[in-house]
Amino acid sequence: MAKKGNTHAPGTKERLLEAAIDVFGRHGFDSATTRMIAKAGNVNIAAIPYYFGGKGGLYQAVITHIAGHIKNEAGDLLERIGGMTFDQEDGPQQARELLRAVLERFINFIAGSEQGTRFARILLREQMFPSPAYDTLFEGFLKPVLDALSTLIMAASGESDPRQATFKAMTLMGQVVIFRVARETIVRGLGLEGYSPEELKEIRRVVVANALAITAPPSE
Amino acid sequence: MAKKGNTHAPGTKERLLEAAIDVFGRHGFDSATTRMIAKAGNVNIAAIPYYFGGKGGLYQAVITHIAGHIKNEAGDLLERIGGMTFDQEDGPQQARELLRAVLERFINFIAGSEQGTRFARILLREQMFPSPAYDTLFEGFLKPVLDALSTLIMAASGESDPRQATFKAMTLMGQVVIFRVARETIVRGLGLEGYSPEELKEIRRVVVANALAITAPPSE
DNA sequence: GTCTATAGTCGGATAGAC
DNA sequence: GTCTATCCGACTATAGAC
Repeated sequence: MAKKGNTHAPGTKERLLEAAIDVFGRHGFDSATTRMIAKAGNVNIAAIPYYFGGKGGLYQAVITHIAGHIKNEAGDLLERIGGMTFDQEDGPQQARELLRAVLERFINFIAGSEQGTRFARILLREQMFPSPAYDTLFEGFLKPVLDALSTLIMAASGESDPRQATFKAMTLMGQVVIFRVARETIVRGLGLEGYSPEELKEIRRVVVANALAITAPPSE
Repeated sequence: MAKKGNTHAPGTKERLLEAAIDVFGRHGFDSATTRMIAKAGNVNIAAIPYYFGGKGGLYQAVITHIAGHIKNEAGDLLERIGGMTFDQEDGPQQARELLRAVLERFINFIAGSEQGTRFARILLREQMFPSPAYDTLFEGFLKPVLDALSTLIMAASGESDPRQATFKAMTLMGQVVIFRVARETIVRGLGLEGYSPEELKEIRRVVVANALAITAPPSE
């Protein structure tokens, strides 16, 4: 590595992108102003049209960045799941183990990491109010994740209808996502200060236990 | 009923409120403009400062309206749950039945009604990005709903830790809410046109089945 | 109560110096 | 590449006619 490693000081373009992830996530595309973003990234406003062609181009760059990053992080696991057949005797058990792994990773990312929190704000906005950039996210990883979860659910529970499996997969996603969406309500309802490592552990435990209960094979 | 019933033609103030629910929900407080709202409600812009003191007052009125409406719809059920002890032999069974009722109502409202959809957009924004108006929602019904669900879960499953019950309650909320938040992803993933009555029925079935699996009492 | 006109502020983008 | 200055459009709110 002659060039710098992961922690190189970000140049103007990188600082803009980082700032944009934060500001677009907090305010949404329309309310976010190029002035806010420029200030947050400590760059001149004119750098936005210069590097990204304008506010819209910067947003698209943010989406591409997020999709690329997540594919990078989770792509291997998703491909592994897609390539499995679960046709051995311990297939259901394998599927349940993978389900646990996926859910725990997902919870840690979305509720337990700063970067996941920032990404989630953008992703949730695109879920609720899709922009033209939504396609990038759907094809890039929303669809793959949904398919992988459905596969695991079918393998674990014996459910054979892919449509039912997809609905079940969504309920699993929902159980994770709610801890990001309704963070304020949870925190306030329980009198917390935020999610401590202990609370994160409890969340993982509850969600995984639920997932196992939900995918219990029909008693034969 | 000397006065008009439920379907009276709305006056300027009512039309503004209805339009505001829609526009604030779709765009958020900052991005929503008084011009949009006035146009959507077919009233003059100046009516907003006149009737509500300004954009902020109109938003607060929207929040109060939503909180009042939901309390009106669900208050009786919540109070009934709060007043029950579930100490008879069939307490767990009672709790499970109520859980089913609450979840089905909630799903129909949030995923199956136009009004619920409009309300949900505002509510979800307040969940993710609480404004000063969030307090009204939290005290008005978020806390009561969370408490009621926790009560039902404890009664149904034998869980005795209120904190665990609250986490479980959130996972139930999440399973419902995801069908609103990620509607686009679900619809696109399954190649649907939207939620038909049949799909709504499937959603209710899956979520209720999950809830029963999750609250199954420990095998004694 | 409802309207028009307008004041005053802030938005994104650009031109052009350096 | 980075800056300042500026254009022009859109915003909320108000004043005042009717």
